[in-house]
Amino acid sequence: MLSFTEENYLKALLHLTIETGDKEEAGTNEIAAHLNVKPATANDMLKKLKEKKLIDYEKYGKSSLTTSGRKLAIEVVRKHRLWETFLYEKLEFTWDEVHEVAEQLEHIQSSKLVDKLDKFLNYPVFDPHGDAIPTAKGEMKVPLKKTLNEQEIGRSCMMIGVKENSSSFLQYVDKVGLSINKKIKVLSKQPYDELIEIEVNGKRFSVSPKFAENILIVSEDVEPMNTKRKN
Amino acid sequence: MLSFTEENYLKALLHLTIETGDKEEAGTNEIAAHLNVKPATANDMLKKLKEKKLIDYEKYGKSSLTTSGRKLAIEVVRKHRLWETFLYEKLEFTWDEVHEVAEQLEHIQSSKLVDKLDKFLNYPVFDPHGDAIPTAKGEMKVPLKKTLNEQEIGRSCMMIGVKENSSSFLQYVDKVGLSINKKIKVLSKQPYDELIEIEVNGKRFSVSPKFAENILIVSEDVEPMNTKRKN
DNA sequence: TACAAATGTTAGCCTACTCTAACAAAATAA
DNA sequence: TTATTTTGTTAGAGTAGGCTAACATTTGTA
Repeated sequence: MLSFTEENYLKALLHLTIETGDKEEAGTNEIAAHLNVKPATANDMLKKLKEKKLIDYEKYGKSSLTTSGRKLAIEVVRKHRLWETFLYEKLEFTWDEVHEVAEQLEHIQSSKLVDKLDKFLNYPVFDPHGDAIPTAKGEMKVPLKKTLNEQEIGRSCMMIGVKENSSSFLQYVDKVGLSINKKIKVLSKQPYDELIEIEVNGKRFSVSPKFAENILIVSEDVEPMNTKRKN
Repeated sequence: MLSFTEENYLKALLHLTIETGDKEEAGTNEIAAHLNVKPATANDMLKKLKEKKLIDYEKYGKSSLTTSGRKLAIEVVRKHRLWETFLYEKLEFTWDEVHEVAEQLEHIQSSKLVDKLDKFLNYPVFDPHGDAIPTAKGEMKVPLKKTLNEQEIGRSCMMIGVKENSSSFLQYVDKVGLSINKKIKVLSKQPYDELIEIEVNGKRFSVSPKFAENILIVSEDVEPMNTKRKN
């Protein structure tokens, strides 16, 4: 059983490498900065995690997750993003409020809880920030995130989040029947005023470029994250 | 901001005094036993909590919650019971599984979360064990818990829990339209076979004494817990 | 290539929470 | 009312996680 702190180090390493950094390993200072602790502190923990075979680390070298370390880190990320989705979809938190609370909730230990929550939320694929939620098996899609105005004409996509939080915008989103994980088809763009015609739930709407810029979407062409690593 | 440990000590003191113990104060050994720590450990923490003015404690004396300590303890209990209700009602945990997970969830810090959760659950009054959930203001009803077969004829009550978990029983409960926080009226009892006629959702059913024994109810005559204390 | 800057490590110390062992006070029973 | 048991306290030590200050190694550049 890992402590909250240990889980946070694994998660940091995941974020700094495969997930956002797109590289294999991270340095001690980098990890320390990400967790808001001093390098000396991180150094101690890295030695401890190496001892537990959760990371690969050599003195004066960079650190990377082992297979078992990565598995645990992905589980924490899964919990984090499921909780964010819960807070957003069920408890009406705004997307900028969910992270802080999910930072706490992600450490609750109960595999039954995670699976039940996943089911309750109807197995969501993206969280309110548009980040992919790993499955129970630890698989995680890397979405090609873009905004609705960047989507090509004639293609379908899925709404995964918003970039604005004003109530007027949110009410508009609601009015056209849009919400997270909803499918959108881009039908056409008016050359004259750049209005975008979309189809949601079988209904057609015209939206402005300003509106479309604030809708985060993902195209269907996604690839599994795990294939990016070898070991 | 209190640590998990400090919160647990306050909660223990609440349980051992006003709530279940129905007395004003608890001894060091008693508190230590309740928290599965050694008396020496509890002693240190009691001194620390006294320092923070959360408990009244004198060397070789008993301990009790101050007004502010009690307020914090009740807040923790509120969170615990709301989470239990969530797990039971929304995630389909059984009533004997909820406690362990709620022990972790009760320490999540976010007043917004608690209030939103309360609203999401439609302001429940009792948790799946039939224990009262304190309100946001810290008020807590002390119910007169009994089983359905103990309820007088002609009177109404509210289901607050069950005493059995077999699927056949639970399916039966479901079939008559019963669930937690549902109102039940006891219409009559057959002298011959002791069958109890009840009304739920405007529909009438006859249930056996065996069934009724396993339904926890609360009569309407409840009194606020806080009136039990002076300071 | 040599040296300065950046990066990483070690040693020593701190706080929170836990323990055991020894001791002190209070409560109870003879 | 004294002796014994129960209850509570203190001292000293350990683990986890954090810090600063000093030192070591690598990296990058003049």
